[in-house]
Amino acid sequence: MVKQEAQRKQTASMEDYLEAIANLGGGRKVVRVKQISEMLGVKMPSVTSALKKLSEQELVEHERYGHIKLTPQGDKVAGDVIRRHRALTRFFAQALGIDQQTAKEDACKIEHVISPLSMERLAKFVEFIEACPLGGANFPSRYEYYLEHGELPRECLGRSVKKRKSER
Amino acid sequence: MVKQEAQRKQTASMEDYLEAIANLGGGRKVVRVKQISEMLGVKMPSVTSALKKLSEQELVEHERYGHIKLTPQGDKVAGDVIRRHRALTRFFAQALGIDQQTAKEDACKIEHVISPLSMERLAKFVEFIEACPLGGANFPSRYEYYLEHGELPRECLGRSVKKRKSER
DNA sequence: TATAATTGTTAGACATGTCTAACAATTATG
DNA sequence: CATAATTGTTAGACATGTCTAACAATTATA
Repeated sequence: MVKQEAQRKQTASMEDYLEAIANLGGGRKVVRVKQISEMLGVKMPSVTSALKKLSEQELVEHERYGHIKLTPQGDKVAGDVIRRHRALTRFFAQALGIDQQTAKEDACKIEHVISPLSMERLAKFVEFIEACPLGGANFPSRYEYYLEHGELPRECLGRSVKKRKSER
Repeated sequence: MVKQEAQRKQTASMEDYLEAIANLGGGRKVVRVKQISEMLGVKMPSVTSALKKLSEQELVEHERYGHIKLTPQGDKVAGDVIRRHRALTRFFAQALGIDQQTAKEDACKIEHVISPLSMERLAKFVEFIEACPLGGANFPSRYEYYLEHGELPRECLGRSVKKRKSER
C-alpha cells in the first residue's frame, strides 16, 4: 500500500479559486484571469497572486500571460470541493426547499468548513430523502406542509411506524 | 416606526468571542481573559485585542485588568450566534446521527456563514423531525438503517406512492 | 502593421487576526 | 506584607488575502 503525498489543506479562498478554474475549464475551454476574477468577485491582481500560490503547490499550471490549467492534483482537490458544493446545494434546495440562489450561496460558504463526516452523512441523507418514497420523497412535501401551516400534516399524526399491520 | 441602529456585521472571529463571553458569563460568573483564550484556543493577547475592538463597537464592556461583560447589544448578537449554534448542533446530532463532538465543531463553523433563510428552515426542519412520528421521530431511525445497510428499510419499500405491487 | 483596447502583472498599501517577548498589575502565600 | 505566581497588556512581527496604481504584454482594428 503506497502512501499518498498528504494533501495540504487549503484555505477557503484557495478552494474557491480551484473550484472556479475547474468550473470555467470544464469543456477544455481556455480559462482567463479575468473570468476567474469576475466569477469570484475579486480584482485581477488577487487572481494572479492566488495563481502564484497554487502553482507553488503544484495544484495549478500557469505561465505568465499564458494558459491556466489544473494539475491532476489540483483537479482532485477541485473535484472534492465541487462534490461538496453540489451535495450541499441539493440539501438546501431539495430537502429544505430553499431557492436555488440562496442554496448555492450557502453551499459556497459551508463547503469550506464542514467536516468530512458530516459531509458524507449529509450527502447520504439527501440520497435517502430522494430515494425513499415513504420517509423520503414525500418527506419534503410533508415538511412543506409544516412550514406553511405551522402544524403537522395528517400523515404524521395517524399512526407511528413501530406498529403496522393495521396500517392502511 | 423607529429605525434601529443597524447591527454592524461581525466577523467569524468576533462572533466567537461574543459567544464565548456569553457562555462563560452565563450564571453572572466573572469572565476572565484566560478562560476566553482557553475556550477559543488562542493566546491571551488575541483576546485582549479582540476585547478592544468589541469595546469600540459597544458590544462589550471591558476595563483594563478589570471586568468583562457584554452590553445589551453584545448580548443580543451573542444570543443570535448561540441560537444558530444550538439548532445546527441538534441538526447534526439528532437528524444526521453525528457524534456530539463533531456536531458541535461543525455548528461552530457553519453558524458564522449560513444565511438567515437557511438557518430558519433548518431549525424548523429539526423541529419537524422531532415532532412528527411518521416522517419525523422515526425518520432518523430509518435513516440509520439506510446508513448501516446501504439499502432502504422495509417501511420505505412497502407501499410506495407511485408504483407498488410488484415491488419486493 | 501601427495604434488602441484589453488583459495581465508587479509593487506596495491595508485590514484582519494571530503570535511571541517583554513588561505590568493583581492575587496568593510563606 | 513582601515576594512569588498568575493573569493581563503592549509592542511589534507575521500570515493571509484583498485592493489600487502603474506598467507590460497581448489582441484587435483602423
